[in-house]
Amino acid sequence: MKKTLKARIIETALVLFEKNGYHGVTVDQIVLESGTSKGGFYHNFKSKDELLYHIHDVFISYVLEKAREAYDDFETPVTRLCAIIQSFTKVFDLYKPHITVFYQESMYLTGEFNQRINEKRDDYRKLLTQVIREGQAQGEFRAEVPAEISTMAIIGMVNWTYKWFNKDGPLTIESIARIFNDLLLHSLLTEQAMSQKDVQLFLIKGQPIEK
Amino acid sequence: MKKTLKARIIETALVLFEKNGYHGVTVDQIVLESGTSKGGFYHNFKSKDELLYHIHDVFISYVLEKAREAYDDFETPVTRLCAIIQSFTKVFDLYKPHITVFYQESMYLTGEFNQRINEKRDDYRKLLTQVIREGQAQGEFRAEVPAEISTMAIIGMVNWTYKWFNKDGPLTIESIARIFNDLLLHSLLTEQAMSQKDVQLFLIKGQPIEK
DNA sequence: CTTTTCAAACGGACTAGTCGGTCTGTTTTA
DNA sequence: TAAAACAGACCGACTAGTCCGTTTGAAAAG
Repeated sequence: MKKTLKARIIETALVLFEKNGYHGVTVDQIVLESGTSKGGFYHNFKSKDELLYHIHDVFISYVLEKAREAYDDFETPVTRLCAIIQSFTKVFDLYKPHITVFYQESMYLTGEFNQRINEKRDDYRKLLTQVIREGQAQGEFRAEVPAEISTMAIIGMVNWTYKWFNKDGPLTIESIARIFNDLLLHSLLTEQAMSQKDVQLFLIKGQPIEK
Repeated sequence: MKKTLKARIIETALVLFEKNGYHGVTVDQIVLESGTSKGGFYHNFKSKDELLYHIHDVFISYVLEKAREAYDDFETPVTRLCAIIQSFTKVFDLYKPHITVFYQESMYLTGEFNQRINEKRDDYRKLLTQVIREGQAQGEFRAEVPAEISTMAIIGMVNWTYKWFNKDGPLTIESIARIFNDLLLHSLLTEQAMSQKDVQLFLIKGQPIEK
């Protein structure tokens, strides 16, 4: 199937937005670089805003779905957490420009668009908090740390990756995901949970990071 | 001493930028809300860019200085790390609008301005990496975790606070700083270092978070 | 102490350029 | 052959920055 103009516009806009920011890119630039015209653009999007919304939605819908899958595919809090972190981190290979736009430009989403994105963002956060709460209730996660703060600490650590991750850098995204899991398990788990066998699989010790 | 117009402009701009983004605020708005005029504005700043630079510089210079003080005031990697985290986190009470602008709008800094800010940002990152490296060399920090990734994980976790911290929320910034330190020490330290007495002071266990 | 002076600080109308969006005409496709 | 897809000239609104006039305040002169 041939690549549609709409897809081409989104791709071009993504690269430009990532580099120059939403307000640093004009519709004329997008039109020029994707080899179309104002007519072509406004036939596919009713405004520049809608294009921004579309980019947001593709990304947040994808990661939210992946997180729910991870939750459903596993049964213990530890494995669920690790699966969610892994699925999220891996998205950087695929959607880094989306993510950059998502965290840099979301404030410029207006009205309806803004609302819809915020709902999904909240759903994601709540799911993560739930996993941590369940882990605390079962005694796997340390109870002295507030679940909401842990949640935001995790989200912060992982999300920040968009500021520095480089595909051609020394580490693959899979290695980074493993390191994140290792750090998180050490910080969140109780001592007895740390010594369990199925947890060991997620730690670095003994299986050093190669690339 | 009476508050200068320049200070009033910066204060007003900060609040507006935080809420609406750099491009969501016009010079006319800033001028109106700070009770001055175009003449007054352009007498104090040679461009809107320079105002943005100024906001960036005030913040990054302050935290960089605080981090260096923290490094000099302490002697072991653990205490240095905790002091740096604490000093940074506490800045949110004072400079939250600056920080928001710093991480949302830095891409719109141009040329010379951009370069000067980036240098200080790098200095900060390097200082943190150095502390971790020294900790690893002395056996306090786990060596199997790459120091650069730990650095970015810490920066991410702490910086992300600007997205969710609320002065009127359930936790003070000091409590959040303590939680961050607890999480980080658990994730970075070796088992034997964790059991040392001076480390215990930074942990939550036994001294529950109150507010 | 009063007056003069002059530069810095500030007010505000105006402008030149930019950019999102429209409109009409043409081509492609089913 | 009609409707969908696209081209591109055009427009109106908006905004960073300018320009010139006015005020202020402090130092110098009388």
